[in-house]
Amino acid sequence: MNNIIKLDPIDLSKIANSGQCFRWKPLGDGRFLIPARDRFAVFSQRAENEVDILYSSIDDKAFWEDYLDRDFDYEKIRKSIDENDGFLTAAAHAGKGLRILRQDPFEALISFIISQRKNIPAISSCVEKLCRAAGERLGEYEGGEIYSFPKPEAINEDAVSGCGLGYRAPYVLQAAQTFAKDPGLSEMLSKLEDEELLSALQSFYGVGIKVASCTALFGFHRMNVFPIDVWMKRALQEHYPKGFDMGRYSPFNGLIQQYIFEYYKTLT
DNA sequence: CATCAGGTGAAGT
DNA sequence: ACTTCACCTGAT
Repeated sequence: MNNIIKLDPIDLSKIANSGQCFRWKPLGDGRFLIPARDRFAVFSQRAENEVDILYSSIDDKAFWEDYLDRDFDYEKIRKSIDENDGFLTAAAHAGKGLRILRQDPFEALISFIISQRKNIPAISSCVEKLCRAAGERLGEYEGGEIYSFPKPEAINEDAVSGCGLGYRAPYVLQAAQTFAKDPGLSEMLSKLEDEELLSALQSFYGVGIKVASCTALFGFHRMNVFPIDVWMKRALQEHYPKGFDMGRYSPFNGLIQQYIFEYYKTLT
């Protein structure tokens, strides 16, 4: 009983496929291997509002509750959706159990820099290679070794070569060097207002509005930031040709974006 | 084997 | 300000 986390609601498989994280590994039987910061865990889905920690490399349930964003009331947002907006109502229904994880900001930044012009399998493969090249070994599970996401100072040319980053390699190196030089940078960024944070992130070489937005939403948990990629562009054009009203769901536009994004992908 | 993928910065209008 | 283009590599 001690290892059960109740959240209303949570769906591991939807989170795994949501494109906010690239290192969750399905193990079958509804189980997922989940690395986060300096540790990893194996979770399984028990019910629509219950997950079970089957294994945790560090015994710390509170850490995982925080990581899974325990304190945010997702039902409240879903219930506030305009009933006359059939598309969004359907999208939010389909997205039941989706949660915005509390991931490490640096990992999010580097991962989304890598993501540009890549599909999800390619992104996962690059990130995994980077972790193996420069991360710390955290342990093993069912024969597979698990590594942490590298600290900024561990990312150098040597580590990056061989990760298949292509033209993104200098972007990753430069961001890592900036973080390595200034250990308080994440904390400083986390204190900025949304717009300032987006500008600060875009000042990194190779980071434009899309990568900055994803980093703000998924790395800094800025629930009002609304990333627009090619998929979202298509979804908005198709379903909101007159424009999407960002005022209606502020300050939770980012979550609304996730519902639309996920749902639209399943339709195509 | 060819095409394309969850973008960006630089160069061109 | 807006449009076009090259960019590296792996997946399909």
